[in-house]
This record gives sequence, C-alpha cells and structure tokens, in this order.
Amino acid sequence: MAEGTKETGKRVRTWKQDPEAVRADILNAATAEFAQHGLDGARMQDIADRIQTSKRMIFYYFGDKDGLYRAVLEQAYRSVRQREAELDLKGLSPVDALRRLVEFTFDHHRDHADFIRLVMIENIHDARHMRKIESLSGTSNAAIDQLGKICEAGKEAGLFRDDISPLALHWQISALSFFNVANRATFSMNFGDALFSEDAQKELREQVVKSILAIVM
Amino acid sequence: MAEGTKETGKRVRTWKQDPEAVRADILNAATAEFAQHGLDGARMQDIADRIQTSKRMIFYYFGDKDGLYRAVLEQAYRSVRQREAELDLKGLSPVDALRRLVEFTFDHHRDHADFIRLVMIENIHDARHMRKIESLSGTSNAAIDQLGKICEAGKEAGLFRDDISPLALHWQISALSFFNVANRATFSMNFGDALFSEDAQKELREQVVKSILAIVM
DNA sequence: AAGGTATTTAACCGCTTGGTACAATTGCCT
DNA sequence: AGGCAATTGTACCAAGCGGTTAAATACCTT
Repeated sequence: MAEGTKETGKRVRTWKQDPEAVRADILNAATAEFAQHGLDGARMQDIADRIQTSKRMIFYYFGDKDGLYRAVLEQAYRSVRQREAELDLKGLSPVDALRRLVEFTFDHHRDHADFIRLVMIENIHDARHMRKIESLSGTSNAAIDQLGKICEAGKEAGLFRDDISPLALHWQISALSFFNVANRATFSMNFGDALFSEDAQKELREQVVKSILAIVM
Repeated sequence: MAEGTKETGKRVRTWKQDPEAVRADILNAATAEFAQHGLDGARMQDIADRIQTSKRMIFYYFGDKDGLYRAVLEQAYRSVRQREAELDLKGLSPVDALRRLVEFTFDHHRDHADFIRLVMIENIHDARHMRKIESLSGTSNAAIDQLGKICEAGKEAGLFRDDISPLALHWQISALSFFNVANRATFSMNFGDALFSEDAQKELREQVVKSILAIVM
C-alpha cells in the first residue's frame, strides 16, 4: 500500500508519502463521519477506517477530536464561501439577479447536504466550536454584500421597496433552503415525501423565488 | 428524601412513592438532557443527577437509552400536536385565520426550543428513532387539515388562488419558524445577532406572515 | 555514511459509559 | 402474620473510546 508516489499537484513530493494528501484524506473522511454521526457520535477509529490510515495519524495531524472537528468545520465553511463568491450576477437586472441568487442558494444547499448537517450539528452545540475558529469569527460575509448590492440596484431602478433589509432577506432565503435539506427526514416522516420528488422540488424552488420577490417588490 | 406523600392528582397514591411521578420526572430530565446534548452526548448519569433518583431507575422504567430517548420524543411530539390542536381559528376570516396560524407557529417554535432541538437531533439521525414509534408513524397530521380548511375557505371566498398546496404552505411556514430557532447560533455567529432582538423578531414575524399571504393571494 | 527530523506503525492504557446482579424495602393481599 | 410483587439502593462490570508510548522507517542534510 502507499506507493508513496501520489501527487498533490504543486510540490515535487519531497519525500514523505505525501503527508498533505494524508491530511486531506483524513479531513474528508472526518467530514463525512462528523456529518453522518455528529461530534459525539463520530468515532476516531471509523474515520481512520474510511481511508488507509491509522487512528494515530489523526492525532498526529490534528491533536485531538475537537481539533479535527474544528478543522473540518473550517474547511467546510471556506469551501462554501468560495463557491458563493464564484456566483456571477453581473449584467443581470435586479430581479433576475435576485432570482438567480435564490435559485443558486436553494440548489447549493441541496447539493451539499454534508455541510448542512455540519451546521445543524454546530447549532446543537450552540456554535461553541465555530467561535474558536479565528477565520470564521468575523461577522463579515460576502453573501450579505452581494444581496445588498442587488437591493441597492433594485431600489435605484424603482423596482424594489425602500425598506428592505438585506440581512432579513438573506435570513429568509437561508431558512427556506436550509430547512428543505435539514428537516427532510422528519418532514417526510410526518407528512410524506411528496414534496421531495424532483418535480415537487422544482415547484418548491419556484415558490421560494416568488416568496422572496414578493418581499422586495 | 421522598416523603412518599406526593400527589399525582387522581390516584389516591396506592402505595409506592408515586412511581408515575418518578417516571414523569425522569422523562422531563431526559428531555432537557437530550435536547441539550443530543442522543450520543447525553449521559444517563447526568439525567439521574438532574432529579433525585438513581441511574438504576431510568433503566427500570425505560429499558435502555434508546427506549428513554424514544419516550422523550414521543411525549414531545404529543405535547406539540396537542397545543397545535388547541389553536382556535373559528370565526376568523381566511386571511385572519392564516395570519393567526402563522403567528402562532412562529411564536410556538420560539417558546419550545427544546422540542426544536429534539427535531434537529432526530434529523441528524435521519428520523431513525421516530420511525420506531407507532404513535408517530402515521402520516396524518392535524396541522395540514387545519391549513387545508383555511385554504378551502379562502378559495371559496375568492380571496385565495386556486392552485395552493396546503402541504407546500405548511412546509414554508415551518421552515421559517424552525430556522429562526434552530439556526440562531450559527446565524448570529456569521451575521451578528441584530435579527434576534425583540423588535427585530417582531418585524421578522411580520415578514413571514406577509410572505405566506403573498403565496396564497 | 552518519546524524537528524518528519512520518508511520503497533501495541497499549485508563477512564468513561451504558447496563446489570442482587439484595433490601415497601405496601398490598389473603 | 406472612407471602408477593412492585420499587429502589449499592456495588459492580465489560466494552468502547479517546488518547499515548515507544520504536521503526524514510528521507534529508552535511
């Protein structure tokens, strides 16, 4: 095992059986494990078993369970924020931009259930661990800025109301997109899974778009 | 300790130091513990410590940790459904009834954070435990019926659109009310806690009402 | 080639935790 | 009075778990 010839891409693989790759593997395995079982439910041994490594290595690279969890959380947030930043709304009218943003958020949440679950888990812990991560402690966020710009443009064009709060708007977009993924299990249990077919999801997404547009117009 | 003279209310206290009260105490303590720490994070010893009883009694009454958790979940859902059923919308116009229902849901979620947390936890477990509870396995639910009646009345009065889905409507009401409580920690972390002041919450609630009304009208 | 450092393996450790064995106690019934 | 079943207290256990010790291995430096 471990031909020791994996390529990270940049570095010429100085020697090591590519410790950065091991680190990355552990991080990904841990992400899956934590997302699936929560912080307390996750097992270090099971994380090691997901890849070809030993429990020892996890402690070697991440210190302890909490450190690993924090690293997972940090990477997850960083990825999401990056993908958010990549959304290009230039050239779109305020209405189209808003629609696009909502659709993107709705789809993005659906496509990244692991991230949603990590956020659920972190909320169960009252965001205790997030708070310790410096790179996440800032209250600034590109998502709000993006939304703020759309709102400004909309107001100037006389299309949107004057009293819109980008923050409250984001709150609502997030709420609907988040719930759709986070509470699927219990919602289905209580009311059936009719809303989660592909067709129903499309309708739901459109309902969300219309809801948001109704708020600003 | 245990004067052995507690009154449950009805029964004349045949003998025992009121085992039903003990059972109820355990259930309440367990509810708090599970809501706070999750299924895996909860400690049987800590539950016992919350009241004047021994770990032994918990196993005596509930079998094992899972059994206790299921009992907690069942009681929580039963309470919520009962309170939902007590909401009286008779005599209100469709619009007023819907507004009232939304406001009730929003407030109810806020007032029962423990229940919300239990649902979050159960979703992390893909509703695995709920599924084993017969009294919850039915897909029927009074909330939808109530909403269905309002929609019917609204349509007949020519106030509501024809193509409303009570289920999708409930989904949206739940989503907004749920997220407000469930994701408060991470949302505050990311965007500050401006939306969670009393005033902002009132505005948010009104925004939710308007959103829902916009869908049906 | 030798010394040094980063990485990896293998075995191990002690505490926590869910769960139990067993006896004692309590009140009811006959 | 004495048996019986429900309830409770005490002490305990085996397994699982996060974390560690110690030593080997691989590569780099000089």
